[in-house]
Amino acid sequence: MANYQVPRGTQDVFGKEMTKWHMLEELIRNLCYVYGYDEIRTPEFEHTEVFHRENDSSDVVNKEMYTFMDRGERSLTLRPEGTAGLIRSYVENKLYAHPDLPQKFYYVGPCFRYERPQKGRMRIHHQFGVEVIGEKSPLIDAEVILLGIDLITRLGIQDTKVLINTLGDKASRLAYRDALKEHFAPSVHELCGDCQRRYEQNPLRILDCKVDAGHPALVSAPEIHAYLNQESKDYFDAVTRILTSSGIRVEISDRLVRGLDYYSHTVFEVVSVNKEMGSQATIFGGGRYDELVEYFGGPSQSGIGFGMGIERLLVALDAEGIDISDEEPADVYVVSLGKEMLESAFQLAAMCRAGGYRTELDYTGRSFKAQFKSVDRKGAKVVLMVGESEIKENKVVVKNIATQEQLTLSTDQLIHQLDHWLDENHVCEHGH
RNA sequence: GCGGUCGUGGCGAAGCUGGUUAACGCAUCGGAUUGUGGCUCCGACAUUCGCGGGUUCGAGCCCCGUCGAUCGCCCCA
Repeated sequence: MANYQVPRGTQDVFGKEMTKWHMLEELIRNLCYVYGYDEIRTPEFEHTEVFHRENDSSDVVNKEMYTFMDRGERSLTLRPEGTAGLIRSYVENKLYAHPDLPQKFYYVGPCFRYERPQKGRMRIHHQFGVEVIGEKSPLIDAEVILLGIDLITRLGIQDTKVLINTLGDKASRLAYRDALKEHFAPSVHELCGDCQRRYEQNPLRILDCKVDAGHPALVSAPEIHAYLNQESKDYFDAVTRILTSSGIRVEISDRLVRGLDYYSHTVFEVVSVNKEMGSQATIFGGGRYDELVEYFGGPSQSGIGFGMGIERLLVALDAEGIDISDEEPADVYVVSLGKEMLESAFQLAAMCRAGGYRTELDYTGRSFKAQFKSVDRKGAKVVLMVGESEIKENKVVVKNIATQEQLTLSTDQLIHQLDHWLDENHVCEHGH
């Protein structure tokens, strides 16, 4: 039996919902313009090894990728996240040699993960992401976080908290990792199956396990901050200091470690505390990575970025009762008085459109009443009416809906009258 | 990958222990009003209950499977 439903975890976007996406994308572009971040587009699929890097223990990379053989020759993967492909491109195009570092990028596009769908969690979701590569400074960490918060603030989202942590540099992280292994060694067999795996692969991840959250070994686990060297400590202090003085209230969360393995130093998550968000509450999250550029064959440069889920942002807006939809009303609706008038009406509509007016018309010769109902639904500001008598004299009846004013004009006066009535919404003035 | 709930016209939904015309509201279309909408009244609109199979004289209601949504876990954006 053929299945013509959308595949699980995917959706069609159209109508009112589409206008929200447009609104968001416009806001994103304006914001990135102001911050000086340039758009970059990388492929939706890459060679599998771009994402599946050695020693990576994350679920996203190991269990959730859409991987397929290209003509049986090479293994390709639909990108599960935005960073890896972007770094690959940064290195491949030798952007690390640019005189102005850091390079600042943003992207908006689909990501693919084989997951069990839920509200706010799709198999295809869209991320707005940002990456700043080539220079390392607490100012940059703060700027990236600020940019994300700026966006959700402009949208009016309020029920959020900013979680931040540091994983330190490589030396600190390794020292901490060893300490954790030692700490958990006696009790590892009491932990959940996932944690036993994490113990081997990435013991940091045991810390934010929900299953074992109450286990004495987790409660008494050593904290990263005790293992940070001075440089890592100073760096983190600077980041939080700058954010605080920028008016951002941050919550230091020493159990926050993030799901992708490449992070070092700053990691952060902005989560919604609105109950309607359910268990998919992270609006955006990211962190700094020190070794990724080098991993892809570039020089030793550091980068930082975040990914923000568009669908999740939309859920958050709904949860807070914020409606950003924006349905554009029609300027003109052409009503036909009888089926014989349809082609004349069509020509009039063409004139209006040539004049830059958003114009609708009836295509089927429905009843007068039905056409006027469409006028209301489309929100048309001006109605044109053509009937037999008008056609004979090359005239048209023009009605201004707001003022109820109605005139009979010759068709060559039409555009002039529309300009007079609709000037403020005119396409040529505002570029819609 | 695990567990729970759910799936009826474009939308929101009723449908009692299976019984035969699948309520109702909104929207749509037509008419009252043959060239002026938003109000009112009248009328029309589901060969069919996500899909497939089974039980039965009979299934939207029961059983099995399947697809999808949703909630929790896991994970993450």
